[in-house]
Amino acid sequence: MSQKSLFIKASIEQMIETQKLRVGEKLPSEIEMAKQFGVSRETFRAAVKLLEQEGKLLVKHGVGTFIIKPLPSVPSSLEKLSSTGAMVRAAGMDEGERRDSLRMESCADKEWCGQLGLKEGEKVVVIERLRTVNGEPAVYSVNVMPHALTGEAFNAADNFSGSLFQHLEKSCGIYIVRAHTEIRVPLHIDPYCQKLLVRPETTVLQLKQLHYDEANRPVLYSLDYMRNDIFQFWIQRKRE
Amino acid sequence: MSQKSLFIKASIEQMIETQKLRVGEKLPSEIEMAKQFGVSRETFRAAVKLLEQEGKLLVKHGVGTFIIKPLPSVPSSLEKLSSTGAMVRAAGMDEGERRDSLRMESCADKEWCGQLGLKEGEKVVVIERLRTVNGEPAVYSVNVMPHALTGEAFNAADNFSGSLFQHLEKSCGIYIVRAHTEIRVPLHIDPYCQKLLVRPETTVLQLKQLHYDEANRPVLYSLDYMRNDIFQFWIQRKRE
DNA sequence: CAGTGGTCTAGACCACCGC
DNA sequence: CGGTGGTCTAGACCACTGC
Repeated sequence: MSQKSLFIKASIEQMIETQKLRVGEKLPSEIEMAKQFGVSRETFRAAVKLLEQEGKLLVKHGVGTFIIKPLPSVPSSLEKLSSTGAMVRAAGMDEGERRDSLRMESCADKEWCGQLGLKEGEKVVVIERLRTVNGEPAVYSVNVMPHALTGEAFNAADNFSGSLFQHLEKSCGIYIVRAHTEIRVPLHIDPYCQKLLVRPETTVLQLKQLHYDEANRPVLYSLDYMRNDIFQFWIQRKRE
Repeated sequence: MSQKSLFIKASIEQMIETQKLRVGEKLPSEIEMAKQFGVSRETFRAAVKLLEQEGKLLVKHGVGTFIIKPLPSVPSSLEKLSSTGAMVRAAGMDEGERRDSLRMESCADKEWCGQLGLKEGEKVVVIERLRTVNGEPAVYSVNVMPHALTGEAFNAADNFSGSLFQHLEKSCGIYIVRAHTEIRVPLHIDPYCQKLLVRPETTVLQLKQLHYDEANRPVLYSLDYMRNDIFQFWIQRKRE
């Protein structure tokens, strides 16, 4: 039966798409709908709650539940955490990666030391990558991970070239589920930024991210410089 | 009794803060906890679900529920929709507003026409505002609303100077609950951007926002240029 | 296997809205 | 007032994990 409430949610979504339910209409009462679907009222409500959060239904206490106009769909949203490579592909780009360097450092003084909760001298793995799109530089990334976590999973010998996220999962059993991200506009004189300023209409945005695993352990610090003439950055903001 | 589940949520949060529950510990089983709180299991679970979403608990199916290290708290997050004025105050700034203009226009050809779902020629109210912080320009905003929605609520005669959001609620009964926001880095030659480039270390970020009411009607289009040396922009990204 | 969380149920009572 | 959604309950059964 796999998730009655999800099945109901999908059913309602489909009814909206096929206009069996029209924008502005009021749904029958929850008791009625639950009966129609042959489920309990709470189960039906679980589906409604999800649809309400997605902005597809408007629930008015004491009045009813209404179908509202779907928001225009929008290119993938920043709140959904994905690897930088996935963002490139989501933008419909052919990725031609070029890894610039992989090195080991002793953590000292850098911002990422504190962010990753490391003491001076602890070792970190640093990967710098330049990604190109149609032969032009498009993204420059610096990724820093504590060596204590990764072990030897990132030996230079490895033919590692894919998603950092996947590699962390497979080789280290580390699942990144969350990131705190600061969105910044770098100065033009920033050397990383300059690598991307290849056209007059190019501007560059910087994502400064600290990634956490399921238990909120900081696992990966990353700095991404992304060309804004290639990538779009959307978020959905909600009033609490 | 006002929300048993919320009371339980707050109780657990407090127990974590006061170290009655410690990071890494496993909670007693749901049945046990529900008994302790004198509520049903579902009610207790509702509280747990909220805390899980906030990243304060880790629930492992078949294993147990664990207290995890709280994420470092972070300046207010972009996903929480607030008015620009509120963002200024949240940044701990004294706001010295200066309204530059309020005018009526016939909608033609501009980007906001399409965004607000207007036809050519329909009237819009346009408010441009410069906000200063410590005497320096900090934010430049352009706000566009369909005149059909606002009516005469924005007559130039009004001594309107506060939050646009509040004014829309009180005078027009319009509640903004959501916004689709594009985050952009403007070109240096953008005239609005230039108004803010008063220091060598200043960079400027642009928020291009379409605000919706409860029924997903586009209500307000806004363009905000914000100095990144004054404001920080954070989001929390989650993997789905 | 025993113990955990995940889902669902039938029914109760309350809070809100419009008439 | 009647009808709506909001919350809670006691209990059932299932799915997953670790021993």
